[in-house]
Amino acid sequence: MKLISQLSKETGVPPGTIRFYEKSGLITGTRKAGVTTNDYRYYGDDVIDKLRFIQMAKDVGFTLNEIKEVIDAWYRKNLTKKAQIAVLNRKVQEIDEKMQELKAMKRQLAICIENVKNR
Amino acid sequence: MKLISQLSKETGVPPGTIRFYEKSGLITGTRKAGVTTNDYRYYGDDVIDKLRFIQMAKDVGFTLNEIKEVIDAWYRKNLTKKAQIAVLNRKVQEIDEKMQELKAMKRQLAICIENVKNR
DNA sequence: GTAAACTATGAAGTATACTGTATGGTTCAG
DNA sequence: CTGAACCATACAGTATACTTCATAGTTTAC
Repeated sequence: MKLISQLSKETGVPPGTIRFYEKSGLITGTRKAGVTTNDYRYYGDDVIDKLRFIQMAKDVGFTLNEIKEVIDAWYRKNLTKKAQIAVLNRKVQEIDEKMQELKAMKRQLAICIENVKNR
Repeated sequence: MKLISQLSKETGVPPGTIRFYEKSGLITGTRKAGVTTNDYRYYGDDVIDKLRFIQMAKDVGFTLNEIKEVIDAWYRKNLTKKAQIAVLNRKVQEIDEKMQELKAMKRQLAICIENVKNR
């Protein structure tokens, strides 16, 4: 279990952003049981996984709300098994759509590069 | 050559957004030669291509600035041949990176779906 | 035991990408 | 020739995703 600065170092996500994600309900830190002198949060390895997932998802154009849906389904936030699978399958489909768009863009750029070369 | 509402219908991009893109330098409409009574812009098929490209690029997480770089290289905005190809190749590389991220996300979700099923 | 480093909260500020509103001129159908 | 539909600009407002303060308490190294 790590404190926020350690988590930040290991993931490259700034502390302010980590706090913002926590306030947004994407990740959760726990207070150490019995400690009453401070409000320090401790983060486990699951949070590292989540942050890495968030980074990737953001980079391919998912919003934090969309990412939250996945994380909630992943960590079964009061959803039926059926509903969880439905959410996750829908995201896989969206990923496939984005993959198609990337392929289309790549084709266009390849043509464009050829055009520039043969000028 | 189409007016803005026609272009909007054919692409699904709202007129306000088209104007915003034009002001941002992503697309260009032309005034009809000789017409002095109005400021109506006319758009050719290249603008339709650009708008479709913008839509795809936005959906996979490119910013308008990043998209503008591609469009400027595409339509040779005072860049040398070498510089154009450099920009376009870099974008292809970024596309490949995003593809890798999509694959990684898909793998994770597949594992996640299996976990939910076997509960 | 104190200064530096770390933690927290709350609120304000910033960048991006629109979206809406106000205003006013233009075109076109009947 | 007039009213509805369309075009333009300028500027204000909104949503998302942070980022930066200001403030204050806590921990740790010396």
